[in-house]
Formats: sequence, C-alpha cells, structure tokens
Amino acid sequence: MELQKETKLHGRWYDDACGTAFGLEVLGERWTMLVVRELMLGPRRFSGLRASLPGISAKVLTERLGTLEEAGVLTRRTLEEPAQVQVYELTEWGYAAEPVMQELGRWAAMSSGHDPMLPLSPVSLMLSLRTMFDRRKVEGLDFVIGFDIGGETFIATLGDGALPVVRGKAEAPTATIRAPNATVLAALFYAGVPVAELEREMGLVIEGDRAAAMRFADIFELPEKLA
Amino acid sequence: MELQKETKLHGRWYDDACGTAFGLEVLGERWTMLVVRELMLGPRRFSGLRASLPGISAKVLTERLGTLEEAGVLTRRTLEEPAQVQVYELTEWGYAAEPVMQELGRWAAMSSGHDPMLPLSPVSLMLSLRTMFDRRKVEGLDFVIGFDIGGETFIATLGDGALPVVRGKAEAPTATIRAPNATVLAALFYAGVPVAELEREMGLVIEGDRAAAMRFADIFELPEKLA
DNA sequence: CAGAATCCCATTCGATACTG
DNA sequence: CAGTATCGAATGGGATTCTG
Repeated sequence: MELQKETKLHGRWYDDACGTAFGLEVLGERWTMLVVRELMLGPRRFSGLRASLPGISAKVLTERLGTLEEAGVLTRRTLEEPAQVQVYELTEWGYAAEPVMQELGRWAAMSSGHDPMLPLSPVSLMLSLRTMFDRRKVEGLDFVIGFDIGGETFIATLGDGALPVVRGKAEAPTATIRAPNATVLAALFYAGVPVAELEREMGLVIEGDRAAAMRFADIFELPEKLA
Repeated sequence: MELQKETKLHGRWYDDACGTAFGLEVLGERWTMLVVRELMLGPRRFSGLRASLPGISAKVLTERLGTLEEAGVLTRRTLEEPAQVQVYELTEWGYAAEPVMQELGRWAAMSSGHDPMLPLSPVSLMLSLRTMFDRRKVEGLDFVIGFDIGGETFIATLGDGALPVVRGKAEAPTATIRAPNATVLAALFYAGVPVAELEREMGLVIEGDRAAAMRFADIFELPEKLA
C-alpha cells in the first residue's frame, strides 16, 4: 500500500514561483487545455468531450478530468431529475482561463504553419469567433445569430462591440446558420469561401435575415502573419 | 536509414484547426514555454538558459531549442567578434508570445495553490513586473529603476502608464535595486516583506532615490484569488 | 563550454477488453 | 453510457560519456 500520494498536479514538474510555470503545472499537460476549451461554453458529458477531442483515449480523458478537478479548475456534478447524468463543469477560476486560450490562439494564428482547414469542434469554432471578431467592423451592428453545428446549438449576440456566445436555441434570431460541421463555418468566416458554394456543396443553410448573416460573416479577421 | 522525417513539431499531437491547439503543438511540450520565457528579454547562451531552468537536462534543452528553431520561434546566431559565442534569440513571432505567458501567469496567480516564494529566475521576475503592475497606481510616476539580480542587470522604465524592461546597466537611474537572487525581490514586491528586514537579512541593497524605490515597490499587486 | 551520442529506466499513451 | 483494468509500445528524460 502506498503512503497516500500527496495532493499533486501530476507531480510538480517545475520548481518555479513564476506564474507561467504554475499555470503550466495545471494546464500544461498534453490534452489538458483542450479539455478546458471544450468546457468553456458550459457543462459537458464524458462522451461529448470524447467526441469533440478526436484522438483522446478514455483513459487519458479520465485522468485529465481527475487532475483538473483536484486542481480546482472543474467540478463533477450530477444533473437533477430526470436527467440523472453526470456532467463536468468549470469553476469560476476555470472559466477565467478563457483569455489564456484566446491569447494562445491569436498568437498561433500568426504563424503560416497554422492550418485553419483541419477538423474543428463546434465549441472551438464558437470560441474563435469571440477571439477573432474585429471590433472596428461591428460599430452599430446589433444581431442575434443562432447556430446549429451538427446538432449542437449556440447563440451569438452581437452588440455594444461585444460578442457573447452561449449554448442554446435562439428564440427570435436575426438569422440562423446551420452546417453539418464546424469546418464549413471556418471556411465561411476565415477562408472567405463564397456562401453560395458552401450552400451548394457543403450543406450550409442560412435562414432568416440573409443580408445580416452575410454581414456577420464578414466581421472576422485572422491576425497578420509574423511567421 | 530513415526516410527523411517530415518537418514536424514533435509529431503533430492534435489534429485540430483551433488556434489554441496549434499553439500547444508549438509551445505545449514540457519546458518549452519556460525556455521561451527565458529568452523574452533578449538573447541567451546555452549555459545561461540551463542555469535559469533548474531541473532541465542538457538533452531536453537541446531538443527544445531545436524544435523551437524549426517552428520559427527562435534563431541561432553567432555573436560578432571578438565574442564568437553562439546565442539563441527569439524571432518577431517568438517575442509576440509575451501576452500568452502574461495571461497564463495572471490566471495562475488567481489560485491559492500558487506559491510565490519558490525559486525564481531573474527574467521571470522582471517579466512578472510587467504583468502585475497596477496601472492606476503609476499615474504621473516617472522612474528609471536599475536592477542587479545576482549579477544580471536590467532597466525598468516607468512612464506613460507603461513599464518596458530591457537588459543592461542604467546610465543615470532614479534608483538601483540589488539582490542576490530574484526571490528576495518577490518578497519585496509581492509578499510585502519590509524593506529593512530584506536589507538586514537577505542582502537587498537600495541605492539612489530611496523614496522612489519604495514607491516603485508598491505598485505591484497580485490578482484576486478565485480559487 | 556547447552540445551530440548512447544507454537505460520510468512514465505515458493508445488499444482493447471488461463492467455496472 | 461512463468509465476501469490491463498490457504492449513508444516516448521521455536523467546520467554519463565524448568531442571540438
């Protein structure tokens, strides 16, 4: 029998007071930050997380969820009746990690090595909208855009130069954008592929105020390449 | 003979268009981000890096430097005569990673699990000053503070609500702060240990305008704890 | 000093199978 | 569905040695 393993985040890698180093102790292991990313728009179930992180094994996901819970980044919760399912949800501190991921994503997008046409989870697309929208282009715009990405629904509310995104079905959206997967939307927002082509060949569907949806699609801008 | 290993960052972990995921491909391996941190205030030599990263082995440091060079984060350069020594220097893109580390550090400091009294490298202390200074407290202040931390020298210039930090010896600083190691300065700036005590017992030395140095020491604030 | 090369052990990972 | 258990393979990393 072991002598009670001390509370630890995977074993104290660095011995360093630097905040960056401590952040890496918590989020720096392989897959960890992507698990947090998938939880950033609300609670998820084990299988949903697994489906959104192609390549992660059940074992590693279990381990990461356990470590993140110990560290205080997320909590495990059982939904009330009649659902009775267990979900993982970020703590307040966990949600506070969004700017970290935004900065990392923004920095990475400055590299020509970044390929925006790889597969993409719905959550990571929706989060990228918050990172990449151009504040100068949204002056006076006031839209509610509903999203349905392969069955996962989100609401993006554009107004006051902000762009909050939440899960759910919009009541009376300005427009609704449906796509079978997030990559189609990446093509629309970032690669500038024409809407007509995506509608014809990739299963994109736009409902409601079409002109508003097109303006919305135009407010996103990848950062200038430095490398 | 191997068939020419393709250009790769340690083997493409994730298959994900998300910028955060690509950022992790570049910076997410153990030690990598701390190597970048140590280069953030200018070129360093192999032995200096090693000394600033207690626990890293020559092998790992060599590997990380190689991978970062391939990725375009840093370059290897030989200093002109008569120095003739090789140094590692961040590229423009590499320097652009500072906000990533700042956000990560700021986030980590919100946890009560963060221990600011662990050992600390001079560079990481100087970088933390840029992250943690309180803009509201520096209105109208206009100081040049020279630092000598165990022989490494830096100049911090406070003015216009900004706090650039560079390596070097200040010409005519408002004050100079000397300490045998960075932990003493962490005690001064973040733990609020009295100056007199640090001077008496920890080898802290303040030269020049003592009042200015004390005001300077008071502008740093750790973020509110969320966990 | 600045690494490259070798050796070897410990850890980690992914795949598969299993369970309540 | 939500994990656990197990196992073999790959990787990681420390220690040591060698070289210009």
